[in-house]
Amino acid sequence: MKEQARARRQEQIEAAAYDLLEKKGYDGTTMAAVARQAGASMETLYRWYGDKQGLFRALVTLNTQEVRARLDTALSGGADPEAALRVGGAELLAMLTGARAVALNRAAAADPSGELGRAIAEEGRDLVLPLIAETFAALAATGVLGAMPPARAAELFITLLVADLQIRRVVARIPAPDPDTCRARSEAAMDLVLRLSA
Amino acid sequence: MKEQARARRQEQIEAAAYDLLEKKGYDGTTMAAVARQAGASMETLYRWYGDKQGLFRALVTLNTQEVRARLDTALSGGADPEAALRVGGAELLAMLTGARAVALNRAAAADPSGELGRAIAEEGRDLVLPLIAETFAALAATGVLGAMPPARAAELFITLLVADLQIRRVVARIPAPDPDTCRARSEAAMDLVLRLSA
DNA sequence: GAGCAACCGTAATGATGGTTACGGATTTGC
DNA sequence: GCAAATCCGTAACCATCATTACGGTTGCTC
Repeated sequence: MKEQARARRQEQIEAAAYDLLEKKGYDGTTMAAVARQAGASMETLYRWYGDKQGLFRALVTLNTQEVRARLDTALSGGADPEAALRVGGAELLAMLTGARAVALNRAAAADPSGELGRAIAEEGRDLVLPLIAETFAALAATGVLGAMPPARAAELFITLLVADLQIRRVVARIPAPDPDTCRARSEAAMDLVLRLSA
Repeated sequence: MKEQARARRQEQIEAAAYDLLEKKGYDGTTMAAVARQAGASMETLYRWYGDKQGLFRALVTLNTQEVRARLDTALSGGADPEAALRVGGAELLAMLTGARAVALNRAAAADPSGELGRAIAEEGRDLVLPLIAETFAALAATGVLGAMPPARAAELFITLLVADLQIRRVVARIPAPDPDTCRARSEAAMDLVLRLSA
């Protein structure tokens, strides 16, 4: 099978898995349903992903890669670190509270092995926070942060930006914040960090 | 059956359910295992709780009641609202990140009906936040909050206190913060709220 | 074009678990 | 004390599902 053709097939399988995961949850998503919806066979699923957890482990990796790539793009987008953080923050919040991230978090919460959750943490927040901190370090070089260490500023920014929205999305099922809300939260978080730096 | 005897039996059943829930997750916790561990019969479980979800629904109600009662006690504990919030915040954080709350959040994340999550939200945060806001209103009467509305102060306090610890406990499996950490977070959250009010 | 690998559609295997049922023992209420 | 209700321990029922297997089809490589 050609590489591109295989990639396309995998996207179809992964889209079917996400669709079912969002609708039925982790335990309610069967390999048979994924195969049927993707027009793939069980044998292909098991050959490509190893087992059920392997399939969802792959989804985690893809999702966290995408989050990091989009955040990196947003943070690299301009010469002004503060503006980049405001844009990147909004982008990050939208991704963290999006349907796919929420579904994956629910899968991880339901996974008794803890493996999905470990992957989300190691490939997600653990790699995202340093990106934010680096951009705060660039901002610090302008003197705007005063005595506040960039790492502290980054933590504060994330706290104010995200707060407890993720758990409320995953458990309480609140709707995802709309783009205006994401922008407003990012602006407010940055404003508060700057005020606390003064 | 005497009321007290029944209450004692229910506590045994509920303790068994928590133990298994914390170890095996929601889907991994079977009614048969709960019955066996509690020394109860399946018929009793179904008679008393209706079905599996009913059992865990009852755990949610008991847990959120306890959280609210303990918080209420902590907030009512002194004449000084600021001191009460500092103590109450630490207490609240310890409860929200405790093993039982985390296990229930995982159960809710795994529950495809969404009912457990709804109950956690309605009986938890939705009732806790107003308690915090009332105490901030008492604090506002002293003039310390300046122009910041008490409801806004309460939201900020919870944001700074809890941040994303819950999702990280539920998904990433970070350890629960120890009592000193809970106190320190509560103190820092209050300090930051007061700084932002000035 | 031939041979082999991969994939599809389907069935089978073996295990699991929510829920109900039941005989016997225990408890409760009058 | 007795009848009824409740509870225990266990089995049964029925459905579900992860995973493997298999005959036939399709795709790839030489």
